Amino acid sequence: MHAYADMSTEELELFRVACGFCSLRELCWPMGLEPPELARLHSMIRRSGPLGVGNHLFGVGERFTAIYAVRTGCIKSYSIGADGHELVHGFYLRGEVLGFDAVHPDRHRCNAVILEPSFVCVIPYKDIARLSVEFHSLHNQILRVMSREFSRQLKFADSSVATQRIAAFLMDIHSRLYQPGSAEYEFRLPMSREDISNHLRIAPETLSRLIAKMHRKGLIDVDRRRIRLLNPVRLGLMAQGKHHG
Amino acid sequence: MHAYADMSTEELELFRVACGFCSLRELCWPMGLEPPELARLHSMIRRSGPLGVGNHLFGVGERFTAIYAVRTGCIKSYSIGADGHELVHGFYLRGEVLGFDAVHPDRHRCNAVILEPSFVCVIPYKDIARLSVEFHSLHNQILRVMSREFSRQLKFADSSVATQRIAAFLMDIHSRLYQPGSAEYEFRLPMSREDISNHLRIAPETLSRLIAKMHRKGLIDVDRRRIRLLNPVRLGLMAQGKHHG
DNA sequence: ACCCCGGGCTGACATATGTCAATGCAGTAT
DNA sequence: ATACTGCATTGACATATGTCAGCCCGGGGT
Repeated sequence: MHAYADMSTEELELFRVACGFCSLRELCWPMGLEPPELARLHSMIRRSGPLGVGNHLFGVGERFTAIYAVRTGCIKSYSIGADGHELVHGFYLRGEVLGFDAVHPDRHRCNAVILEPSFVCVIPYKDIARLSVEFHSLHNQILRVMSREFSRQLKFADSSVATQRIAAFLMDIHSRLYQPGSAEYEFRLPMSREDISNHLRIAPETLSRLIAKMHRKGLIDVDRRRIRLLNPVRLGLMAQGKHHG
Repeated sequence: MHAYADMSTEELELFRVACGFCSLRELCWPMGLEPPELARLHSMIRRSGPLGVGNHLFGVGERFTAIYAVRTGCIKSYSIGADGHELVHGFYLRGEVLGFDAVHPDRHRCNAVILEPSFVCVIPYKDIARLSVEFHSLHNQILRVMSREFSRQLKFADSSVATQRIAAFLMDIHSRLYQPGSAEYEFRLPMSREDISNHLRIAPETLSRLIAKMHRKGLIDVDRRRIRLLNPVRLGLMAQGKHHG
C-alpha cells in the first residue's frame, strides 16, 4: 500500500519536471500563473522524498518556513484542544496546498501529519514573499489560496445535524478524489473513522451508526474505507438539509 | 440610544483627523504601519456618515470594492443557508475590520448589516492592492488581518457543547468591548438573543435556558442585554471544557 | 393609563447525540 | 494455524439539545 512503491517509471519521471509541465498544474498552487512566474516559482520549489505515515510536516509553534503542495497521498491538519481532544481542521489531498495557517503570528497553529504515504512540493515562504513583490499575479495567487482555505473551513460549519455533515463530507471527499477514468462514484477514504469523527465533531460511534443507516437506506455502499455513492442526488439534498427521513 | 446622537464635539472632531491620530490606531487596520504608509493610507480612506440599524454595508454576490473598519457600533456578517436559516458568521465591533471574505472570487460571500448605529471607515480595495505593491509592510498587514479573521472563525468551532460555546462567546465579547474606565466586568451585548443563537448554532430556547443556568450558578448577572461576569475564572475554565457541573 | 407587539423566557416532550461496555473482524506477528 | 492488536461496529442507556406552545414583560404608540 506504499504509494511510492507501486509508481511506474513514468510517474517517477514526472517528479523531476518543472511546474509548467506538472500534471497537477491545474489543481495546485501555480494555477493561473504565466510562464515567466512559473519558471521562477519552479526554481524555488523542492520536491520531497517519500514521506511515511505518521511523520509530521510541521507542528504547533514551529516557525513558518514554507508552504506545501500535496503531489500524492493525504495529510491531516489538527491541533489539541484545551480539553485534550484532537481537533481535526482538515485533510489535504492531491493538488492541495497547506501551511497558510501560519502567515500571521509566523508560527504554525496546527500540526500536519502524513496519513498515507505522500510526496509533497516544498515552497520556502521567504522566496514567495520576495517574489510576490516582483510579480503582482503571485501576490493575488497567495490571497486566492488563502481565501480558498478560508472558505473550506466553513464548509461543515453550516449544519448542526450530524447526518448532513457526513453527507457533505462524503460528497466533498469524492469530488476532491475523483479523477476521470476511475469508477465514477467509488473511492477509498484516506483517513480512519476516528479522524473523520474528530473532523466532523461527532462521536465515532455516532458516525458508525449514521453511516450504517445511510447504507441501509441504499444511499451508499460501504466496506471499511471503501465508499460508493449510490444516490448522489439524494445525498446532495441531504447535505443541504433539504431531505431527511 | 443613537451612538451618533450622544457624541461629544470632541468625539465628532476625532472623525475628521487622519489615521495617524485616530483613537483606533492601535486596534484597527493601520496598526503597525509607519508614518509614510499611514499618510498614504489616510488619503484613500473615506469616513461614512452615521449608518442606521438594518442598513446593509454589502450583500452576497456584490462585487468586492472595499474593506471597512468599524469606528463605532456593531455590524453582523451573515448568510442564508440552503435550508433557509440564517448563518451568523460573526460580529464586528469598534476597531475591527471586515470585508475580506471577498478577496478571492471577487464577490462577497456574506451580507453585512448594521446592528447598532455605526460609523465606519471605507478603504477602497483597488487602492490597497496598488499600494501594497509599493509598500511591503502593507502587504504583510493584509495577510495579518486576513489571518486574524481566519482564526476568529475557528474560535467557537472547538466545542460541540453549547455551554462551552456560550461561555467562550461572553468572554470573547467582553474582551473586545472592554475599555479602561468602564465597569470592569460589565457590558451590553450589541446583538439580540436570536443573533447569538444563530451564531453559536443553538436554538434560542437552549441559549435562554443555559444563560439562566449560568445565572443561577452565580457565574453571571443578566438583565436583558446587560451582562456582568461574576466569575470570569470559572467561566474561562468552562469555555475550555475543563469545568462542568 | 391602556393596549399592543416583539423579544425573551419557561415547560413538556421528542429526538439526536454522547458514553460506556461488549463484540466482531481483518491484518500482523508468533 | 493461532493468538494478538487495533479499528470498527453494535447495544443499552444517560444526557443534551431541538421543537412546539404558552406566558411574561418592557417599550412605544394611542
